[in-house]
Amino acid sequence: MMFIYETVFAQKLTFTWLQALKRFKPCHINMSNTTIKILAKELNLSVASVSKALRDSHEISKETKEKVLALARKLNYVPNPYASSLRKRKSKTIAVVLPEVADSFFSLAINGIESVAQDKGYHVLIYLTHESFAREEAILNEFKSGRVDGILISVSSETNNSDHITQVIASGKPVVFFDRVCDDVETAKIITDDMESSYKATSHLIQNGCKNIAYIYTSRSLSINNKRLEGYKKALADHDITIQEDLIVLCDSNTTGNYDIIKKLLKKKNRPDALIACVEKLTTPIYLACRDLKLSIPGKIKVISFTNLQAALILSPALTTVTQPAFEMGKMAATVLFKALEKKNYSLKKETVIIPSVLNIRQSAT
Amino acid sequence: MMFIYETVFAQKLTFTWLQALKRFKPCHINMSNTTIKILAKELNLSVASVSKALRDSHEISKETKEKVLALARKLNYVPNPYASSLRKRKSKTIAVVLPEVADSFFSLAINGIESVAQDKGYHVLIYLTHESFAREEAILNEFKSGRVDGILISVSSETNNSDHITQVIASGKPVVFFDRVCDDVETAKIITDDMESSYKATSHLIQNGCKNIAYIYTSRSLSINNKRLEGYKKALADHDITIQEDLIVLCDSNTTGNYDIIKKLLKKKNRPDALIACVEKLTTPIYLACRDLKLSIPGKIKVISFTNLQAALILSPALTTVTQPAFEMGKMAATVLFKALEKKNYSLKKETVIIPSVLNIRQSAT
DNA sequence: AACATTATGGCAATCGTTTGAAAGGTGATG
DNA sequence: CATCACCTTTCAAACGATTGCCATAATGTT
Repeated sequence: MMFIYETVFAQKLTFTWLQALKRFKPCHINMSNTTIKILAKELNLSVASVSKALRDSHEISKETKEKVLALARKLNYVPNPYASSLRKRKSKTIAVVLPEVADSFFSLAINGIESVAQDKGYHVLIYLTHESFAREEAILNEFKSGRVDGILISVSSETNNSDHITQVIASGKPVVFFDRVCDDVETAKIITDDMESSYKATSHLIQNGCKNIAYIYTSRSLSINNKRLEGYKKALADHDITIQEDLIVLCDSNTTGNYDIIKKLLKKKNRPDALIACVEKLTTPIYLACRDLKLSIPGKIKVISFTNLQAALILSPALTTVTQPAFEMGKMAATVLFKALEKKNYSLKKETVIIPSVLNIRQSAT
Repeated sequence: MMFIYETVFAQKLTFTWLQALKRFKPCHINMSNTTIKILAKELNLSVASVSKALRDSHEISKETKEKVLALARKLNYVPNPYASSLRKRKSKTIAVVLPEVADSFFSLAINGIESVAQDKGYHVLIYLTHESFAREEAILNEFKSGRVDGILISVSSETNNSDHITQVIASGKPVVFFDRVCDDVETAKIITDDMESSYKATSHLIQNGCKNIAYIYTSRSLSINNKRLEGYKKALADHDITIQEDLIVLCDSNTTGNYDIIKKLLKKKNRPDALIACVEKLTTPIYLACRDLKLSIPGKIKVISFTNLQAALILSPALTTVTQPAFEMGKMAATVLFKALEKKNYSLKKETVIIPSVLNIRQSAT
């Protein structure tokens, strides 16, 4: 859909110069920020003493601490983070590397991550790969410098080599994967039970009489896709249904062509009687294609989608979903990362957390 | 819906310790990052020369530049950003302050912002206020330190005082508002035509025979809400419909109670024949309440919502939306901010950009 | 040949904060 | 009175990169 906005608004951009209505409030015009040096001079103390006072060191007497604190508050002193990052070799910053935030999964995950980070007094840098491996490499490469203390990452759909990640780990920065992981990298992974939930979803369809179940996905290399596919295949096998490779369909990762691909699938001679969509963004084209082909859901065809869309409830018919614990996964990923950052010799190598997804059975697959 | 996940997964959290399957790849274990100093020693040059070579200064000969570049590449040198930020008093970082990312508007906006920032070689720090004024203040206060070069902000719904923002501006950091602005702060604002689009939406309902149009919103203090409300009122007035204050309903900003509030509204003696939802998250409770009360949309009641949900197309019935140019607004906000960062004495005071929203008329309001 | 100019690279200070070591002061103890 | 312990504060060297100015050599100009 995005391309619609882009073209529409490229033409419609309107610039308006509004009248200045109110006067500008002066309020403490201190372009030159107050530094520790200024505090020191003002108080006839050394910078060292001021610094120690601010960090509540035992070396400084209670009275001077109070004087320092008072002036700092008065002058609204905010320490320069880069000076202290440089000296302490700690940035109090983490990076979150994502393919995109269009998806409601990642939106919720960011909320989870940010809430933990804010608690811990950490800052969050966000980077989007736009599903490009080259960008992911470039972004990760920057992290060797010390800009961040640790990294949370959900890899791009193009990623099938993990050297850029192992290099960052080797440079001493903890990395935690969430959702989209690299199996061959030994570090913490926060995932959901993709195989099992896909198995459950498929089994549910089979129990409701489906035999021609199609599986639609968007990336061959993502391990989560493969696990979901595995669950799908296993469910079919366990119910003695032969796997039809032509019902396993690869879509674009850029929305545009998916409607056509799905439509084509639905016009096959062995038309599927159920669809499992492995990612959220396939939901809309599926519903549209079914509507346009006058295939009633769930009558002619049943649908299950992996999605966190709240609106699943109010679709027509209500969508059966596999809902990932997005917020929790983000929160857990951040929590595990902070454990590694706070304990000295904490190893992430064998830490994997699996948070189960939930199959919400609704009308679309009943 | 979120609370459901929270309680479910709190109990279901499962920890699994996976077997280590593959050996760890060594690949350049250089815990101590290569610095300019190391390059200098290796090449028998001074740090100054190396620095200048890397920045392609005319003071350095072509040959030495090449030698330096070669070694830097070989040792995978990445400059320490904090050292150079400290020295240059530039962080190459911007902050994005948002109420939340649950909303699809903000997700798209982040995409827009990030794409521009990545182009310009800037880094993006993200902060969520969770609609709390106190957090917004605390976050903004930190920016006086030089952590970021500029700020993009969409204020919290609690914000009705803007001192924290003018203070940051006074400290020399450019600020650009987008979507949710503070009218009384003189700086760039990227907004959409809230009044006009609300006017259009309301007029559309009136033209389709509605007379009892309810307006549902979530915050009294947000200027965008007030502009939308104004458009609504103006449309009613222009069509000689008296404004009924009890049809202007304030909802929670935390999803939970909204279903009940809407249900109550729909059970009034003077039941509205149309609803305008001023924010995306009200869509689900509206549809659910209508369904549960057996009020057919658009037969008994018509619905229009301000939303960027792609799924609006496949709701039952398809939802009429006022769609904001989210991606474009994010992009524009970032673009304007970078103009201020790159030109020396560029004033943002009178810069306001209005990008129009689009009324997508669909079944729910026909 | 004397002087001016250009090309190249080094010196040292700087950004603001932190921190180990040293210095100054007090009081107590042998 | 000397010694020790302790409390408080200052000194100075980092952290890594940048940059104005200076030094040297090489080249050009008269």
